Amino acid sequence: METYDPKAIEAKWQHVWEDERAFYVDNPEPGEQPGDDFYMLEMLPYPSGNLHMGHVLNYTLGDVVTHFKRRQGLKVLRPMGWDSFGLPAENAAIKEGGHPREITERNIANIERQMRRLGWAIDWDRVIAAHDPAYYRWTQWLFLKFFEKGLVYRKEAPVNWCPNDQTVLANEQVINGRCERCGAVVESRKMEQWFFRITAYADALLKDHELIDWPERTKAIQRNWIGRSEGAELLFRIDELDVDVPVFTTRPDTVFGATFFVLAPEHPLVDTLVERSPKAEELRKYVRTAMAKRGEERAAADERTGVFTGLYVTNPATDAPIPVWVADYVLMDYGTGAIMAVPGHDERDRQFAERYGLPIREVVDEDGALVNSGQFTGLSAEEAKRAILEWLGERGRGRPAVNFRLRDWGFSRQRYWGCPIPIVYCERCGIVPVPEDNLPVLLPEVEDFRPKGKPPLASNEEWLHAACPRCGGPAVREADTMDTFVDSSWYFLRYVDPHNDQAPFERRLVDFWLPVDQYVGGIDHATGHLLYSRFFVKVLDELDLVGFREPFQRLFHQGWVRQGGSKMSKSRGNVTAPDELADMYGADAVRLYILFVGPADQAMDWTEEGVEGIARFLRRLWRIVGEARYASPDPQPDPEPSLLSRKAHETIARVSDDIGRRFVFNTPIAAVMELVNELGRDPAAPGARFAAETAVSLIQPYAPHVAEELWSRLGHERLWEQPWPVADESQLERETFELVIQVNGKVRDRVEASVQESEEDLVARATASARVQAQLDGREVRQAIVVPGKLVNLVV
RNA sequence: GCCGAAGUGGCGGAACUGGCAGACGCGCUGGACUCAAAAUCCAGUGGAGCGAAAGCUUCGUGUGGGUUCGACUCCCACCUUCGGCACCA
Repeated sequence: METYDPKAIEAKWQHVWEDERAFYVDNPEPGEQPGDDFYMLEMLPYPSGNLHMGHVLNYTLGDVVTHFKRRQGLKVLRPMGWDSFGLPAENAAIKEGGHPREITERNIANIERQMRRLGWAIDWDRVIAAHDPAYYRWTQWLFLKFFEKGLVYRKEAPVNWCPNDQTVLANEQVINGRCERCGAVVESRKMEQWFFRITAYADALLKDHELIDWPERTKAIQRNWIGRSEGAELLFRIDELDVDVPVFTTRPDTVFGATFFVLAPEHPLVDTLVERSPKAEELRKYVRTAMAKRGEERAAADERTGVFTGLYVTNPATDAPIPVWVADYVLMDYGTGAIMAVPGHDERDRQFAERYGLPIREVVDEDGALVNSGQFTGLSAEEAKRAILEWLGERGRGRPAVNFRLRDWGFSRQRYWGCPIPIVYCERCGIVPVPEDNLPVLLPEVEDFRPKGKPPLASNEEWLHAACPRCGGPAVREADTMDTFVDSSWYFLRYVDPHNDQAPFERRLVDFWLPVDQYVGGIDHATGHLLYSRFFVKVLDELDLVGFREPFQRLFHQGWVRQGGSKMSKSRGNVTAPDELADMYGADAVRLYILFVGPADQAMDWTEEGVEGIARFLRRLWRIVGEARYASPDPQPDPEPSLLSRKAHETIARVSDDIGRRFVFNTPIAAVMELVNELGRDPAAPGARFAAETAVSLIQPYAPHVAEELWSRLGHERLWEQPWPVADESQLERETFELVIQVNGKVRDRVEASVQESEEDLVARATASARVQAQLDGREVRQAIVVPGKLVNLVV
């Protein structure tokens, strides 16, 4: 038998699969009912030019599931696409020259070649790319639908501004508060930005967690991010101005302890207060300084600062006047931008009160009972929350309220390489959406896409000026582009109908394939992509474009792959590209190893010794399966149960359960190794051929090339279409088992016992054991615990 | 501070519903093959102690308690590491 040559075998079968379109899947015929379909999806890659090990883990895992489900008879959709808009290509173009489109398309070609080298079962007819006008046309179309529904709006919001480069920076371009490129201190500047009204779905996003099978930690991260808190909105009156100022609090029980009142510097009332204040100059200065700071700077300040306005509000519980301060520890974008300060029971308020000599009043004692709280004194804090709120409600001074930490999603990017926003600004009509018929608004081919004080598209005069679709008058286009997370918030819907030029997708096809049955991707997207996509689907559901509320039924996060074992770092500068590794060890070895090294959802280390071990296993498999074939040329499996056939059936059961139910991918490889080890002890033993075929069949989802080659050498065809093997229950049953004998819970002996034996027999055998007798040492057995088929525990 | 996850040999890990701790692999040790090396194959490999040997004893899953005939697994407290949120009122 010739030696195992992974490179040749892998090229051979990749051609066969492509020629036979083995892993392309047809859309359902009209009327075809869902049920035997499976949508396997991994997060689409940003085409950076090279695959890294994280991709290899992600897509190999998806590949194993794809093969497994296909061979279980399901119709599996497993597409691939490119998240191809975004900063890196644009930055590379600025740095190295060239155009982001050229760079992106070159990268896509390269990464696709690397993907093909690893032999993943992908339907390449369904490829989509975010930067393709045929795709972003529908991103724009969806934007218009959201706009019509009032779920997209424009408001002034702070951006990161580099005063030196005269440009807006993305968050990831701000390093420790400084511009990544020039090092200048980044400022907060207000600009008009587009927002998705995701906060309108805050409750739905929380509640619908119960509909989906996601890791608890991911749901927890989203819960944290959404940050729902229940409390009350209370009204504090400023008589002089004849206004009621609402505050949000989670502690209405402490309202009797509110001894002062604080407004955020951005609070709309502050301007009026400044005019009235005897300390107008000081206030104005304070507000200006506070507003120039970025959020992190304000949070990082050592000392709480603020200025007294000279005005008073009325505490609705005590009716006492309390002073109004402006302080930057109160944030405008949480709650109402105003707080009742309770220094007795809030650490921040206490620090502030101590610094400025404000009164501190205790209203809840150590036992959690109210004190100094009028008729509520004596109640527990919990009781008081309800009672005080009810009382204030009757007086028109309060009501229950819920607050969220979640903010609306600002998606304007002052960048070139993104999806244009289909909006024009008309001198007469204002903000006008581009009509659907005029989509796509094409991203123009500009020469200079450097941001310089205004978004790059704003410099393209020819493109910028357009006729107003409504009145025909002069108008300018929106020059910001969309955040790339908009592109990826609906891509999973486009895969079902990627060439449709009449609609983003056909509802019938979405109904058939969606929701995604299994989604795989990094947990780093928990508060981004995974939240945005859920929001999008909820809106699309309400628009009747889809008929479900959650896009991803089951979710799995692959762990981080660290690469830097000692050998590797010395000899090859720490990182070897996956396609190089495939050339060195074979794609099958790389695929197997990345799943063998540990549980797929935990961090793992790639080591060269490890992949060498797997390559060794594959050579062993090759040799032993070859030996078994020569020893047992008859392709019919041996009819009689044997040690090997039992082991094979056990392995089928373990692997199927691990992949199918437990969703673990390392232990099935160990199980197949055990089978191969057993076979290797005597490749001519009865059942050897069946064991060999089983090992090959079970390893196919992981190592499809070598499995296919061995399968054909075993005289069969098209392993990728073979039904997944099913364990024969009768061969899993045992007539005898190893009875574990414990004395006081410690193992003292093991004897062969029959499954027929009664509990009394087993106890008798246990007691009869010489080793047990030595342990008993004449003591009396008080109790015997029998676990049938497993053990006897004698208690003395 | 709040929320979440995880701590098992020299290393990666296995042990799923409480029932033989360390599967499988790496590494290491010894042997075979070889002029030699690589590759390959065979055997051994948690610690300590006893034994000439077969083998036996004992300790052992972050720490301390608890529940149980029996705990890596369940409960309580704590320690450490990692991740998320964080002037969030």
